[in-house]
Amino acid sequence: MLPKQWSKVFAQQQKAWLRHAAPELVSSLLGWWTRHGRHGLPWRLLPGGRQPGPDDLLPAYPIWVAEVMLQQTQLTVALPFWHRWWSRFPDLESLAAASRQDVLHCWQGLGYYARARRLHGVATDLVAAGRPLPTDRAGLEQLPGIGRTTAAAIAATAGNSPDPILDGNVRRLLARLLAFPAPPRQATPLLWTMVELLLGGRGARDFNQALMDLGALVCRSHTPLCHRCPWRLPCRAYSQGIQHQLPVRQALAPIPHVMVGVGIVLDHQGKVLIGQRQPDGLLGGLWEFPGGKQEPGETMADTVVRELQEEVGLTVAVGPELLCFDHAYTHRRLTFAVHLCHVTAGEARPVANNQQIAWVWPHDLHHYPSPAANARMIQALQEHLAGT
DNA sequence: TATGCGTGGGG
DNA sequence: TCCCCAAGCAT
Repeated sequence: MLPKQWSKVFAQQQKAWLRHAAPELVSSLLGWWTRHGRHGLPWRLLPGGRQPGPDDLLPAYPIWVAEVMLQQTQLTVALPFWHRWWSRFPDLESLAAASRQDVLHCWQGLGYYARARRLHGVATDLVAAGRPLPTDRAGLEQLPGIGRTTAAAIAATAGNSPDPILDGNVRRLLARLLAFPAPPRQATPLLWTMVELLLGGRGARDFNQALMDLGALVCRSHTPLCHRCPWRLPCRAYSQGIQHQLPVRQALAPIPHVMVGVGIVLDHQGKVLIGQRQPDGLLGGLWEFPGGKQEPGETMADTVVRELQEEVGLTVAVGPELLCFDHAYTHRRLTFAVHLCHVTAGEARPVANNQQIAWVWPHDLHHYPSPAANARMIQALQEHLAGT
C-alpha cells in the first residue's frame, strides 16, 4: 500500500488532469463506440432492436430486472435468464402475484439467489402500496438490492439521467488510464469523483454503455487490445508499457476445501427425500438432497448417516456411491460424495437447516428450485434409475 | 473495512 | 487442471 501522503498527491494530480482532459476523452470514447457498433443492454432488450434517442424514456421494469441479473454476471450468461423471466413475469404486477418458489425457479442456475428474493420483495411491496418503480437514482437506491451503480445504470439507461456507473469495467479502465497504483476493487469516493469528472454532467445513457463496451471488448482484463483503443494515447499505463500489470490485484484469502456427504434416500415406493433450505443465507429457499460436512475421523458413510439423523431424523443404511464431484463457490471449495440410501428407522421430519421436507418422485424433482450442484446429482440419479 | 454471496466462461 | 473473475450489494 502507498503512503497516505503520496496517495493524496496522486489523487489531486489525477483529478486536475481529468478535468482538463475529460471533453476529449468522452468525445473519442463516443466516437469509437458509434463506429464500433452499439452493444449495450437497451439495444438488446428493446423490441426490434431499435435505438433510443437521447430524450426517449424506456420502461424501467425490464431494465431493473436486467441490471440486477447483471450484478457480478456477464451479459451473455444473464441474457437467457432475462428472456425466461420476461416471458414469465412481464410486469411488476405479475411478479408480485408470483410465489417465492416460482421466482426462485425462474432464477435457478443464475446464482446469488438473494437478488431474486429482493426483486420479488420489492415488487410485492410496490404493488401493495400502489406505487410504480422509481426511475430516478435516489429513489432506486432506496430499494433493497440496489446500490449506486445499479441505480445509476437503471436511471441512465431508462431516462438518460446524468448518473455515471462504477462497475468492474470502469474501475479497470480508470486503473489503466490513470496508472492507478492501488487495487481498484471497491468503488471508492476517489473513483466516483473520477468518473463524475469524466462524464461532466451530461446524459449518461450512451456514456455508460460505451464505457462498459470499451472495458469488455478492448480494455480486457487479461489481454487488453490497446491497438484498438481510443484512449491509447492518453492512457498512462500504455505509455509506461504496464497495461498488463494493471489493475493492481488484491491479495486473496486462501479458499478452504470441504468434503460433503450427501444421501439420496429412496423409500419403498421409489420417492426420494429433499429438504428446503432456510429462506435466507447461502442458497436460501432452494431444495436439495440432505447432507453436510464430513467431520474429522469420519468415513463418508458415517457422515451421511449422521447428517441424515441430524437434518431429517432418519436412520439410514448407506449404499454405494452414486457420484463424486467438485464444486467451487466464491469462498469455498466443496467435494460432494453422493450415496444412495434407504431408511432403516424413523420418520422424516425437518429438524435442522431445513424449513420443510418432501418425498418426491424422481421425475418431479425439476419442479423444485435447486442449486447447480444438486442439479448434477439429480441428473446422475435419473441416469442411474433409467439404467436399472 | 472485510467478508459472504453462485455460477460459468476463458486464459 | 487450476485460477481468475464478471454490468455489486449487504452486513
